Amino acid sequence: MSMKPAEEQLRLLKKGAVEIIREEELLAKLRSGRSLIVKAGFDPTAPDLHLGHTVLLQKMKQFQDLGHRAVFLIGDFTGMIGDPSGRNVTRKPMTRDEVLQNAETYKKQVFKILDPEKTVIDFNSRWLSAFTSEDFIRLCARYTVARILERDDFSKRFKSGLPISVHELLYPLAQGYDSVALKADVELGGTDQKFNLLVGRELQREYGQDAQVVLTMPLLEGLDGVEKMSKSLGNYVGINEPPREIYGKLLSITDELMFKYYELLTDLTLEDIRQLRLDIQEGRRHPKRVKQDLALMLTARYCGEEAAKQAEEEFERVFAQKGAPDEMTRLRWPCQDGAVPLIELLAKLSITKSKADARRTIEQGGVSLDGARISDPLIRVETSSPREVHIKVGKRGFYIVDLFR
RNA sequence: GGACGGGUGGUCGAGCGGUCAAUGGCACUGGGCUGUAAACCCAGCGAUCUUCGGGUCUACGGAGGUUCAAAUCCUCCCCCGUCCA
Repeated sequence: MSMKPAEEQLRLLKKGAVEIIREEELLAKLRSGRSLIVKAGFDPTAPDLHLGHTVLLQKMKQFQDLGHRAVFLIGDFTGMIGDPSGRNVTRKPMTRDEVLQNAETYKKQVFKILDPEKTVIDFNSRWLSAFTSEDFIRLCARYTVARILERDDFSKRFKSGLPISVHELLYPLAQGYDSVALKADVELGGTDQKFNLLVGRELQREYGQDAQVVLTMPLLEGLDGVEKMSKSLGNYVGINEPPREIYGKLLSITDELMFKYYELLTDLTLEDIRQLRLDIQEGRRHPKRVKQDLALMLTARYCGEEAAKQAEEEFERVFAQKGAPDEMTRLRWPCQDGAVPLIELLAKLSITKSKADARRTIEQGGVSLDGARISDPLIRVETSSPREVHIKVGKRGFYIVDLFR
């Protein structure tokens, strides 16, 4: 396979990257004509890839397309520490089975983007678990506390008197060692990973290797538009989600965020995006339509054109025309003489958190029964004969309760 | 080991003997407006029972104690931070 000229490769790789440390080194590596080892690490605990991950994965794919090799590294060992984001405590180690299972889940999703032929999935427990205490001490001896404390969140916490556990300090070292173990040429990460990635460089030098090039990508804000996208914050769009979810979630983001998503998730150029913005401002395009195009594009990427179109149709039907979705959650409730209070039905079927919650929601007009909004919290549902009852709770809760005998 | 400060609901943060299920902000939920956007407005935001007036139970790091009454006072313990050793 013939590779593109190094300069051309560099130009492509720079697109979207926040920082490349250092660019000259990357160019030199590209010029060598070797197939480079490109590493990125992932958390083993949340094997659900979301759009935030895809920013990185797309970049990885780009490396692959240019003839390089990707290492998708699952940080099952470092996962025990948990990247010190402030309030993390040591997580309990996962069992071998859990790790492998999560890895399987990852694989299914990763290859929606990456080229399986050019991807190695690895685990850092492979070398880090094998570390002896002596190995660890030797590793620690190669770095200083002062340098570790340079890391932004450490120094902030240190200054403001918040706790920092010793093991947290080890995290960057462990992650950095991964690069040594893999002889990585390039490591990709979000901008928040910069420090860790740089430690990798230092350690590689310490171990007599050529230092990896660090390439950072912007962090994608989650649906809230504030925090970075993450599963634990619940502000994410998973690439494995059903089309209607992906579509719906994307359509609920703010207009401002939509431009960011265009920028980080689509192939549109900055110029294209500026034009979109202008068109909206000047009334040539409706912001909803532009957002729909975004949602359509991304849904299609992970679920296919057809499914994306269907998702859009369903969305319009349900929310614009107040219709019913294609699929509703089906629940069952036994028939009995008389009637059951709606509140009890909602709570027992876990449609609402509790009876109190059910009552509140009804009082505020959030519940419809067979299409009619309920205002009386004491209302009862007739249960003496089998039938289907349609219940809507809030904007998105659609249920069919099957009264069975 | 010593001195001092601190641990309150999803979160930040008030309260420092009764009127405290605990002010307020944020987050979140329901409704209104709309484009399931933002902004904005209204309401809610421990559970449970209710004749819808209210009642009961559980909660302020943990365990005891003082008191008619404790998130608030006392004792011991646990945890965090700062300074000293």
